[in-house]
Amino acid sequence: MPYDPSAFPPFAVTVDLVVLTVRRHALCALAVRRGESPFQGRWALPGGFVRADEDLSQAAARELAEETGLRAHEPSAPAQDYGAHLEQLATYGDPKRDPRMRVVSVAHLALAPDLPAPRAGGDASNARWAPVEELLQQGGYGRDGEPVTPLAFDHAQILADGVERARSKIEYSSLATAFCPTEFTVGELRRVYEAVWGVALDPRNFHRKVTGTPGFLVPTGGTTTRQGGRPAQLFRAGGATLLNPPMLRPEV
Amino acid sequence: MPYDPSAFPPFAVTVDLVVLTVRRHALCALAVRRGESPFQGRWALPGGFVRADEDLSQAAARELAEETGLRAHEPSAPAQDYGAHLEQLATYGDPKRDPRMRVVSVAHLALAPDLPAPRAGGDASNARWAPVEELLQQGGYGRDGEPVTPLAFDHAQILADGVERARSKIEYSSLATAFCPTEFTVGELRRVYEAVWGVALDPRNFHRKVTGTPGFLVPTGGTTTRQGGRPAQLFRAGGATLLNPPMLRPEV
DNA sequence: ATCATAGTCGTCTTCCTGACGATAAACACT
DNA sequence: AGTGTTTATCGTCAGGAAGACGACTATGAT
Repeated sequence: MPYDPSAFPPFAVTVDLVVLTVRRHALCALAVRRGESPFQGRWALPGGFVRADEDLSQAAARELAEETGLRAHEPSAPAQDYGAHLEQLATYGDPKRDPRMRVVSVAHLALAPDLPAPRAGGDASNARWAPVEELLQQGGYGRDGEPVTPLAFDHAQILADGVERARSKIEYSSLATAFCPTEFTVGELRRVYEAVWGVALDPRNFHRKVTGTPGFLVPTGGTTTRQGGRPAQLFRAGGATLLNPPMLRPEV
Repeated sequence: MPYDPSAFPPFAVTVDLVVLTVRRHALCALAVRRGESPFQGRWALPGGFVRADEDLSQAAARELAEETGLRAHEPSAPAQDYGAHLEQLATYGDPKRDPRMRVVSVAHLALAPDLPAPRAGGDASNARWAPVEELLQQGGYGRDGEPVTPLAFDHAQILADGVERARSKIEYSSLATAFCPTEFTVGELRRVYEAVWGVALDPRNFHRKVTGTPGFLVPTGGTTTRQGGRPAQLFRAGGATLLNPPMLRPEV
């Protein structure tokens, strides 16, 4: 049977990105301001159309680089290339999610260390890191006094799913190190967990756990006092990607 | 800016289904024989085009019903409607995954109790339950002596991802009960875990674990001897969906 | 010198698991 | 009826991991 284009309806396929980082003890996501209708002027997740010859992960990596300059760092990559962790999150295809046309969006989740100010096509005022609570809250006012508007399209749902993925995934994997620079201390890693989960962890038990898990952390020999207090050992992420037993998220 | 169809390439969007069940102590997946080119005559996962007015989960539920007669039972559903668990798995969009055109497939994972013989458009010879090891193995001969051919398209990868999702998800959720009939015994549930993980579990420790986890199992009061031996209590799945602490998969 | 801050090492109790003994209640034989 | 087989269920014990928390160390700030 020959190829019959009338046998299926045409779709537009996009990738949307949930780019998370930890800034000032808060889990933040990258948001860009929409320049076009619909939702003109509203904040949205970065994203764009998948090109005709591109794989989905390639499209996501390209968008990530365009928005942040980060090189993607997929699970199968050779590792320790400076860049962000990138993985597919979920796909959203409600027929009414975009009023213009039928769009299916393959959302991806990126985890990045704290970065310099974002750029969106070179225009800084149209991109920002915002705490996820602020982006997800309904109404009210943000910390800068600006009224909070919900994210465009179904991006609040996508962001919520991405945050939940990140929260659960750092439990049983070493992914929390993706939020840290190449070299980091146990305390810095602990603050990542605290920011992502929104809880306080016992520094002593956390230290015992992460240093006692083989392959999680590799000491580099150096120390730093950049957090103040007693000098802390510096570590690099070890080869282990699965944590067993997992880091336990405290009950709420 | 008006809607400009030339701004993006058109895609076909399909759903493919990884339907898993446990039959005769083995984890099995539903496979259908392709009637058309490409891969004519080869086994593939069931699936089809998403319709113009359909959400992705609706399309997956429709395909599932067409292939198996099962009603889908999404995580948010009112529960205890007889049917299968259905969730989105991942999306596959390699530009070359279908030689005819650009197809993005949103794979879904369905978990079903042991069913009567499958039907594929009413034609039984074109659908079957096959052990996942057989569908995933490269070359050789199946248990019926027929030579093993790889699944069509990238369906081997999709199936492998679905199996891995199921294997990991029954660790920390009560999803294993989706493989059981409405009422089941602890031993039957244990055989599900053993089949999915491919390991042997200690019946006494398993019994302690599942009966000791609040909300996992609800006794119905009845007993059965359908497995032989001493009569076993019958249970129904409880309301708890998250297992904490999780069921531990033995190291390999 | 004193204090505040962070990091690191120990201790103790509690909970969970894995290994495994023992008993119970059915069925299939002889 | 008795014996063996199968499956279910209860109990015990040792080892490991985690939560709570005391104590000490090494820096910079005042």
